[in-house]
This record gives sequence, structure tokens and C-alpha cells, in this order.
Amino acid sequence: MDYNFQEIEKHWQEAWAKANAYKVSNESEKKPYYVLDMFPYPSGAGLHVGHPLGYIASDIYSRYKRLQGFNVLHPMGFDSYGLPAEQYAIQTGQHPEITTEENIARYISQLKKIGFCYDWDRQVKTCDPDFYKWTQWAFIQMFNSYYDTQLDKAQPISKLIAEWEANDPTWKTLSEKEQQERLMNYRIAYLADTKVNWCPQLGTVLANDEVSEGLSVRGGYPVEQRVMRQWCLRISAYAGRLLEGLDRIDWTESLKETQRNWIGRSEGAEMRFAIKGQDEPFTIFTTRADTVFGVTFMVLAPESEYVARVVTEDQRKAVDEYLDVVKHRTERERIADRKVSGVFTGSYAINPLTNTEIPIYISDYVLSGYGTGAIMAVPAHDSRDYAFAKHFNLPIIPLIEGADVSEQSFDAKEGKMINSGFLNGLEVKDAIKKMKEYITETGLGRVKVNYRLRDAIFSRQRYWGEPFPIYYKDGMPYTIPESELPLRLPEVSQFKPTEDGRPPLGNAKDWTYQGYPLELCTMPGFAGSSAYYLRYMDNHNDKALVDKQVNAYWGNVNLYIGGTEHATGHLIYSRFWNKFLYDLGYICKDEPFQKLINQGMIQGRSNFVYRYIGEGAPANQFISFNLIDNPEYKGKVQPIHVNINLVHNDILDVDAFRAWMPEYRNATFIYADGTTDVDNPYIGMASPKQYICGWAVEKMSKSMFNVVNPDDVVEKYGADTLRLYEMFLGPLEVSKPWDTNGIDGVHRFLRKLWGMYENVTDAEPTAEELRSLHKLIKKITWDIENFSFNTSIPAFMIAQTELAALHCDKKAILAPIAILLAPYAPHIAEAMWERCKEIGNRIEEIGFVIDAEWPRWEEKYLEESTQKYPVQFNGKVRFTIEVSKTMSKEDVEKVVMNDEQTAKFLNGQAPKKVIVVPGRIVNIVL
RNA sequence: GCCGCGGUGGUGGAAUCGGUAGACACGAAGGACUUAAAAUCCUUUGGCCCGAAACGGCUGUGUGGGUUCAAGUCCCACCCGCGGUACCA
Repeated sequence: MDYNFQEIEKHWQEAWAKANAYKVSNESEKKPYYVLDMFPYPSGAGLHVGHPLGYIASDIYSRYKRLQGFNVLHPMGFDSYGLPAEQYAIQTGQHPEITTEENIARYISQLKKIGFCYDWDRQVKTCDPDFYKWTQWAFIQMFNSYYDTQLDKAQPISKLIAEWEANDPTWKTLSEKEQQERLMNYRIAYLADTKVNWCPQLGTVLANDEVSEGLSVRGGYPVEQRVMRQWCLRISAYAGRLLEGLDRIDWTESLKETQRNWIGRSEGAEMRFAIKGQDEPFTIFTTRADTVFGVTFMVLAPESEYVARVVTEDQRKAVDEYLDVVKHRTERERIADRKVSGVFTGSYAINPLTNTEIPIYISDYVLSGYGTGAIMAVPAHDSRDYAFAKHFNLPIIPLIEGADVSEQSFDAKEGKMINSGFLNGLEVKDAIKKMKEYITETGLGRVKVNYRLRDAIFSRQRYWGEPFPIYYKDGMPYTIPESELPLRLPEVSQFKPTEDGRPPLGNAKDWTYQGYPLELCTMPGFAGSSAYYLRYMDNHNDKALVDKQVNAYWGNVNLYIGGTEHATGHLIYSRFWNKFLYDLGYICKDEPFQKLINQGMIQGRSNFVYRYIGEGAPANQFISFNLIDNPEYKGKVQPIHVNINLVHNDILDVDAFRAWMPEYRNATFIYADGTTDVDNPYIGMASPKQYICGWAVEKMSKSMFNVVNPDDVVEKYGADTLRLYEMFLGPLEVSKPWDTNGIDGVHRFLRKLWGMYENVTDAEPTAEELRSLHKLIKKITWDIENFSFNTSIPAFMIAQTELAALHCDKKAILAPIAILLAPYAPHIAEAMWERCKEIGNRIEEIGFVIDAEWPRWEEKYLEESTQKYPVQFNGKVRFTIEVSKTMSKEDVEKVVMNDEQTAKFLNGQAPKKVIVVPGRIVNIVL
């Protein structure tokens, strides 16, 4: 009976489909369990072997939960709005919807081949009007809400209006436009002039998490700072709750830490400094209130509102010049060029504690968006202030005992204060506290918590995204009625911006609502992915994003599996979006993803051939990897990426290589054994000469010819082997290269296991067989509960070896093994189960193995009558003894001490101490 | 710079509570089968040393210290690699 995996997999996939086996109902007596994968962006390249890693893990867990009797929601969908499809559309004129649909179809066919237990009826696509209707709906709710800082939650903005109507006499005197402008300062979704990351090449604004080191994450184009009127989401209002919520969810510490850093809470103080000759003071933010005695100058951000107030006539020209230079620097230039720069404003502030006059400067090392955009500079204890002071020759006053500030600043928050009036002698920590009390009491300032987290910029000047349900009247935005959603994305004559530089929607005909112009921007990528998990629960509902009862049944996601790359993007936005919907009472949980596991990346494993480029070398002669360090070749070979499909176990298929590209048609080789010609008496047969390729771990990419397509693996080995092997590669969370070299072993295991099901019998199992089985049940259960899938495969292999040695053919053993294997390799497990079903009648006649009951292990089968004790002398194992399991500690010691081998190792000495750890080990100390 | 994660054979990795380091798999070497090869099966496989043999010795989890009867595992210091992040006052 051959293991015909192609037939088995096709047969069972069809059988599941026919029986609707993965249909999930919202009405069930069973307990719910929600397992979610991060849905993919359907790119043109299709899935490579790295994508399914997390999907396989979540599929195993879903199937395990199902076998344990849970009603498991495990859906899949597509994050189908995004830049690549639109860039492609601009280049080719092809509508992004067409390419997107093609890509989705390809993804689905690839995913279906791997045998995931998705309920495809629950599929969502972010570009589907039935889906983005609810993205637009949520935006309207945000527009119509404000953040009530008293209640610490979002509230309908009508509440705020009612309050003003009742208590604020000026409200009624305002024109409608003025009222709208005032409300704009409170809405969760609001329009504002903000400094944005503008990417000229992409023609759009980008969010902070879409920019890395001054370049766009997508495409790597330069990004510059610009002030533009944009839609923003008031996510900063949620900073405290986003931070606090992390303590209640089961995510990895590193991911929580990344979010904590991104939210960036810092406790400090706001302080007012008087400006010499002016009545109005200005305010700075500091976390080092203890260092006020060492403030020797002040610095404003170039964009600070204070700049206009403090620049003197004498300095105006110099300041204008500086501001001009700063304005034209891109973010990237600013990061690359850390030279100290700045300009004196001509004004002085008064240090409120020393009453000295201190100069006010402008420099771009101070950021306008953080704190108040103005700082007090303490050069002795801040490295940036120090560099500035050295450059402009400003005084540096050390404030901490023993700090040497002649070469560099002393930034550490430790030591005893000096030169600091009433703070002298205090530890830094206490000094900060005391100064905070002082400024609060004297009215100089107040204690303040600042967050680094900024509001999310929500407009994109792009075509392929959700249209805003917004029109403009008298220059002010209004939402279109919810009853008219979805507002469909219009057809446009071209996907580029208009001739006069308006976003692509400006190319649409009649893009108006009741004669008023509609918003031309679209929403960013994270809009559609922020609440998609809710929609899976109830994706056919046209009355609500999700029905309240349905939401109450499923709750939130119990297990979310995906990559870390979303740590500061999707995973923050989604938490914010969810908390907002929770505030308004639409959903029942304030955190969307209870447990989150990050799967590692699968990297590529590239192969190389080495072209000989020494003097007089033949045109295309390649040197086997093991020879390239030989003196005659060293330094004279050029590594060339070779398509890994031409290589097996690092051995090159030389004929396939010659056929690969025209230039290699006449390639010659120096083989591993140093010979050059095929010296084989069996003409026309494969050569025993081997050309060994070099290898390296790199990113999986087309240009390195190291992309492995899961379809090819499924074709060659089957989906079950692919699934098992991806798990076998290593722990789920770590990144590792895809190395096909080991896949044969896993495939061999399945074949051997399958062979054991040829003639299943009804015979009674032996104690040994039961022990193997129950050991396996215990191990696999533990592994799945702990997401240690990689260690399960060896456990199966060991069980197979043990049972094969016992010639086990018993249903009582083999049927439960089919269940244990079902989460990992569902197709072959069904076939194995079927073989068992045909025999006898003791096991319940359940249709599919996926609906069986997860076996329980019983300790009684695991118990062995004897116990092996390794015997150590001074911690070194010398031999082992085997004694009765029930033997007492004292008796074990006696047996060991009476053993003749012990006498040998004691060599006449008396042991100082004998340690017996029951059930584990004996250690004799000499 | 800061934060996080990691470092175990030729390779991927295992060791779940401080208790026999290297499970399992790949690769390699040798053998069986074969005209040959592939496939399959069997044996060996961390390093070094002794030996006819071994249930022989030594050494060994990045480095150096420490705690312990016992350390890959705990503590201290350091080195290296990977990932994230930054003029955040």
C-alpha cells in the first residue's frame, strides 16, 4: 500500500467540502474559541513558503480545540487595499480591482491546497463595499464622537453640544461654520493642519509607522515634512488606556515593550519661564526638574509658536535664514546630518530659581510635536544640550557631585546634587520629587505626563482605498447619512493625481453628494484591518458591523498569530479602534486580541555556484564549493546565485543548470573530487560526479533565486508533509531559513506510519503498546497547549518507531494516533481513521477524524515497574542501576552502596555524602 | 546610544521543575541489494586520548568568574549575532 498523498489529499479535501465540514455556526451549545491569522495582503508574487508558517500553527491549534469540543471560529480574508496594486495600475492602466481579484484567487487556491480548516463563507475583503461600508460607518462614529477626559472614554459629540448649549453663552452666538470649527477640536476623527510625512514619489502622506529612517516602508522613497490639512484620528487620547491595557493581555514581553516605547509615557513637569521685557511667559516640558539650577540657555523648535514672539529685530535676518534652511531639509537629511545647528533669537529668559538671564535659541534638535516644543537646556546633564553648548560656547554648570563634564555630559539619573540651592545633598530621584513639589506650590508649573504617541494621520492622496463618507459645505466637512453607506469608490479616468495636483479621486466624474464636493482623499491601509476581526463573526450582517449577541458569544480573539512587523502599526490602531467601539457600546471587549503569538520569518536559503575567473580560465567553468579555497582557485572565483530548484541537498543538477540559461549551455565543471569530465561507464545514466554548491541565509526573494513556492512542495511531497515540515523546522517564534534538505525525513516518516495501517486488527493492545500511545498523547497535548509544535514531530516519529518494532496493527492504538495526528496532517489522518473505522466497532463511528474526541492519557499506562537511576560520582555519571519503581529513598541508597560498581568507583574511600533524588538521580560525593 | 531576543555537533534543532547534554531529522562514512545509479534497509557519527575489547579515560552548550552534591538551565562581568527604535528633553 503506497502512500499516495496526491490521491489522499484530493479525496479528503473534496469530502470535507462536500460535507461542509468547516462551516461554523454562531449558534452552538459548545463553548466558543476564536483563532485568528493576520490576513494577508494579496501580492502579485503569490504565497511563498514563509507565509503559511503561522497559518499552519493556528490551524493545528484550531483543529485541536475543535477535537476538544469547542466551536472554533477560524476565518481567513484579504487586506486588499494597498499601494502595490495601485502602483501597478499607474504603470499599466490595469484597474487595481482586477489585479487584486486575480491575486486573491491565486492566494485562495494556494491556501486550499494546504488543507486549512477555514470557513470560506466567512471570508472578508477590505475592498469589498459590503465590508468597507463598516469601515466608513466607524469613521462616521469617530467624527461624531469626542473624548471625555472626565469619564476617560469616547462619548457622542451631541453630549458636548448639549452642554455648550446649556452652559456656554458664546456657543449660540457662533455661526454654523464657527461652531463646526470649534467642534473639530474635539472630534475623534478630525481635520487639522499638521506636519505630515509627505512622499513625493508615492504622491501621498504616510503615517509614522509607514516611514522608517526617513524613507517610505513601501518602496523606500524619500519622505519630507510638510504641513497639510489632513484627517486625523485622536488616538493620543487613548494613550493611557493603550498602555494600561497591555498589562491585561497575553502577548510577548518584547512586543508589549515595543508598544510601550511607541506610546512613550514620560512623567515630568511643565514649567513657565518669564521672557525678559515681556509679560507672557513661555512653557517648557522636562523630566529633569531637579536640574533647573543648571539651565544656562533655552531652545525652541523651529516651528514653535514662541519663535515669532521672541525674535528681536537685530536677529530677524539670521533667524529667517536658519528657518529657511531647516524647512528645506528632508527628514532623511536631518537624521543623516547630526551637526549642531541653531540660531540666537536675541531674547533672554529668566531662570526662576537663580534669576539669571539666559539666552533663547532656536534649533532643530528640539521637536515641535513633543512636549511644548520648547526646552530648558542643561548642558551638564544632557548630551544634546552639551553638544549645543560647546558649539555656541555657553556655560556648563555641573549639578551632581563628582560628575566630570569637561569632555561629555553626565546623563545618568544618579548621584548627589550640588550647585542647586535647596536641593543640595539630595539624591537625584528625591531632588526631582522635591522640585516638582516646589514648582507646584509656587505656581511655577505643574506635574505633567507626556506621551510620544501622536494622532494618526488618516488621509491618503491615493485611489485604491476606502472613500471618506464626507462632503464639504462652505469649506466644512459633513458626513453622508449612514443609510447611504457604502459610499462606493468611483471609477476614474486615470489613477494618477489630476493635472492640477489633486488626489486621483479628482479624476472621477461627478464625485459629489447632493451637489456638494466629496472628499478626494481615501483612507490608509490600516483602516480596513482595524476591525476586520469583528466582521468575521457576522460577515453577512447588513444591519450592523457585528450583531451584539453574536459579539457577546464570540467575545474577542482568543489566539492571534502573526508577525512582529505590525507591532507599532496595525496592532496599535486595532486596539484603539476596538476601544473606541467598546466605549460607544457596540462591542463587549475593550481589547481585541487576548493572546498573541509572533511567528518568526522564514528566510531564504540561497545556493551558489562559483565561476572560475583566473587568468586563461575557460568561459563558464564552475568550481565545486569544497575546492574554492584551494590555492589555485582561492580569490579567483565569483559566486553566482543559482536557482535552488536546480539543487538538491546542495548538489547541483548540472544538466538542469546548463538548460537554465543560454549563457550556461556549455558550462563545464570541476567536480567535488577534482575531476572535470564525467567518467562513467554507464553512459547516458546520471553521473556519480557531484558539484557541491555553497549556501547562505538571505531574504527570500526572486533576485536571489531562493523563493520556494508551497505549491511545488505540495506537488512533490504533499500538503501533510509541508505542514509537518514547516513545524519541524524549529520553534514557531524564531526566524529560520527554509532548508529543503530535511523534508525527506518527514516525508519518510509519514510513509512509514501509513504502512502500519495496511491491515488494522481488532486485537487487544499490549502494555508496551499502550505505554507508547499514552506517552504520545501526553506529549502532543502538552506541545499544543504550549505552542511547541516543533517537538511534536519527533514524538510522533519515536512512537512510530516503537510501535513498528512491536509490529503493532491494533485499532485500539492506531485510531487514537490518527486523532493526535489530525491537527498536524489532517489528510493522511482521515485516511488512517478510515482504515480503523472499517475494523471492529469499539470506536465510535464518527464520520471524520476532525470530529473525533481528543484522547486523554492515563498515568496508569505510563507507569513502569522499574526505575532507572543514573549514578553520579562528584556529578559525573558512571553507570545506571535499575530498581523497583516503588523503592524508598533509603533502599535505593542501600542498593547503590552495595553495588559492586560503586565499590570500584569508591576505590576504598568513604563517601562524604550520598544524595538520592527519588525518580531522578543518585549522586555520591567523595 | 537605548530596548528586546538569542549564542548547544558538519546542519536544523531537543533537553518542559537545577538532575544521564546532543533526542529527532538532515548530511557524511561504511555495508547489504543492484550491471551501475536511484530508492530502500543495516551500522557508525561532538572532540581528543588509550586500547584487542569496554557498561575505559579526559574534555565539551560564546568567554571569564561565582552559587550548588549537581549548571546549557540560576547569579555577576564581558564578547558576538539578530531584531526594534531614537535628537522624545
